[in-house]
Amino acid sequence: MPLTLEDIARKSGVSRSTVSRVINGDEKVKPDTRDKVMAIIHEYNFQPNLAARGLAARRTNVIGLVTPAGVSTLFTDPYFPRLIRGVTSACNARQYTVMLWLAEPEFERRTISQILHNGLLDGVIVSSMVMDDPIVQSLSESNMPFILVGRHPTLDVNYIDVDNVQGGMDATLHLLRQERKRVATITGPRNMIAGFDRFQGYKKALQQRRLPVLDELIAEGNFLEESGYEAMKKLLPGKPDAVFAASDAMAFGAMRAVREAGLRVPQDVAIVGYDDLPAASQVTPPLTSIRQPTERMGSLAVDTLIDMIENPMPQTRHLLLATELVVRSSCC
Amino acid sequence: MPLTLEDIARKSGVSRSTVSRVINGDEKVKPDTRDKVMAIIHEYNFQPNLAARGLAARRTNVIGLVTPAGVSTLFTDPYFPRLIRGVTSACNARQYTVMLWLAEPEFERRTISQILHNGLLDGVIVSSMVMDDPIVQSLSESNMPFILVGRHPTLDVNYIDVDNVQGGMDATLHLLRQERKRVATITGPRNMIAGFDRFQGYKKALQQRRLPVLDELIAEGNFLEESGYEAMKKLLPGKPDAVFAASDAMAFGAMRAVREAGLRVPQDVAIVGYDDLPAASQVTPPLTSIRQPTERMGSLAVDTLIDMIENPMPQTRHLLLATELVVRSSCC
DNA sequence: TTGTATGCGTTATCAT
DNA sequence: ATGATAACGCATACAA
Repeated sequence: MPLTLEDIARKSGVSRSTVSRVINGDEKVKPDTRDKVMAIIHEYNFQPNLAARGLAARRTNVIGLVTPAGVSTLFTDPYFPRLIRGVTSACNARQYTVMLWLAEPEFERRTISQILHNGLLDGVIVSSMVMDDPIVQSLSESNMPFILVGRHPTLDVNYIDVDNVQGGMDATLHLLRQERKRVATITGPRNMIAGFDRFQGYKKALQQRRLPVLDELIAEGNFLEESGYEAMKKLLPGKPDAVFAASDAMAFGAMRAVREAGLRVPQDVAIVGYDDLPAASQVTPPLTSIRQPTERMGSLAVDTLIDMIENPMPQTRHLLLATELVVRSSCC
Repeated sequence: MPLTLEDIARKSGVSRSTVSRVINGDEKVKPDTRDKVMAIIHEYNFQPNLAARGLAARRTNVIGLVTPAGVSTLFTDPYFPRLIRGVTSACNARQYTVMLWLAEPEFERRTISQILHNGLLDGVIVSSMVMDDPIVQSLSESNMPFILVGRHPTLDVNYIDVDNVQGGMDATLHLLRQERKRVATITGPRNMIAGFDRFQGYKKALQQRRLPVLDELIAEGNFLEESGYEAMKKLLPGKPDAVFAASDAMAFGAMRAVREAGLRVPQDVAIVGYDDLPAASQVTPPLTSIRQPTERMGSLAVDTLIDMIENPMPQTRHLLLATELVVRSSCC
């Protein structure tokens, strides 16, 4: 049986409350007794029961990470593990732990209310990509502190995100700087905020160069390889000499289509992707891509959330992290 | 403020205890009152406070998923997300939730005892790959129900694993059936059970064919691409005409080295990998590989663990899941 | 600075 | 079949 505060109190000759104070870093406890108690705590490697703490103080040092089940497949690769790593690592450093909620559609109803009412969570990080995810609505109607990973287009809620607009713009501008005249794009789903924003970036880049945005140079994909292949086949009749694909997976598909058409990458069609998957540096030719600080985003989400939990303040927080263009031979 | 049992009791005109009984499916409660209470519960979408339940009943319906921080990078790709998907999905279906613990070395001490003593977990799934992970020792000295994902070579503990020996054997036999005479292997780290077992499978296949196990046809890698490349360069002087790489990432590295040496895949050197990464079907030539049921393994781990929690039984459980050889053109 | 007493929302034991 | 009541382990208001 695990020890309790009472046990520690008895062993160190003080009262339960004093031990509690020591553990919670209360100022007004005599250094002597503090040290004495600490010694015992370490000797027995005492860990307070979080359930009991949760009951008594409404504070468990647990945060929830909620993510729709689709995400991990959709962003084929390292997005999800990187985010988790960032989140858990920040939690480790701050004495918090993570509860994971993969929201599967069939358990949707149960999920949301469980998250809000189970009394085990101090706050929630939501990594949703769909624009109209109902969970966001529920959350903002509750008084549970929460932060979105991925900005929300309409509601004024706390979020952290990668600057997808800037990323899309950087990618497109890079192609334009290579003297490419007909720069096409393969977008992500327009109802996903990342797909939407990267497309905005593409348009901003063209506008900055006073170039027209041509329908024949725009095709929508779903971030996956196959959709990039199909989209590129639709674009080829428009004679693009470059294409910005909103994901690396789609960029790979596009490369495949370009070659099947007897064209060369990058001589005939230059390509820039997005995500900087491990595979990006290994395909031939290596893919120029936009790298996102996914892991750092996870850590910052935790830091921000904990800050919100510990010092509740009314103001809304919006963080946008810069991306980085990684130039490889597929574009020049 | 979330509702409590007391609130529900008042609204349905019964006592707190009766509501509790209804929620926990107690037999001896009159169907009438059961329905009445249920109606109220659903009407208000009541969720019991898990912290309180944990305190009172030592049962939280929460399980821990513990994994060393290194794993997600080491198994470059989809292993970790797939495992998590399997685990969370099974938990969803069984009214459990998942707490995630990425064990970072610098927090090791805290981690283990927190896991055991925080009073929030009914059981633990440990996904460790290193053979002598101290966490296993600690866990088996406690009385916390737990199951390993990845078998343990010495301790008699509960585990579930992929049949890595069979997988390695299938891969090697497949190459031998192609009339390859000098089948080499690039192993994983020998102190990781998966690396060890796949290597055993390689040796068993040779022995079954009465072929010698030659040192010059064996090189050790660390599962990553670069190490596959280096290992292959060491193997080439031995004139292998085939190689079984214990991971797809290493197989990609090996392909690179083979080509740099002016040889062709598969004509001069046939290759079989392990993991069946998404990239395996997209490289040229598409890579023959061993597919593991990672997600199912996660689900089964949960099912087994919950079974252990709910019907404590002394016997040790060992589950080994079959792998599948996916034949593509890199080998024939 | 420290101790005492109360309550957090459940489950479980004991009555009825 | 149901209700009252005592834990569960901790934090905290209040007393000292």
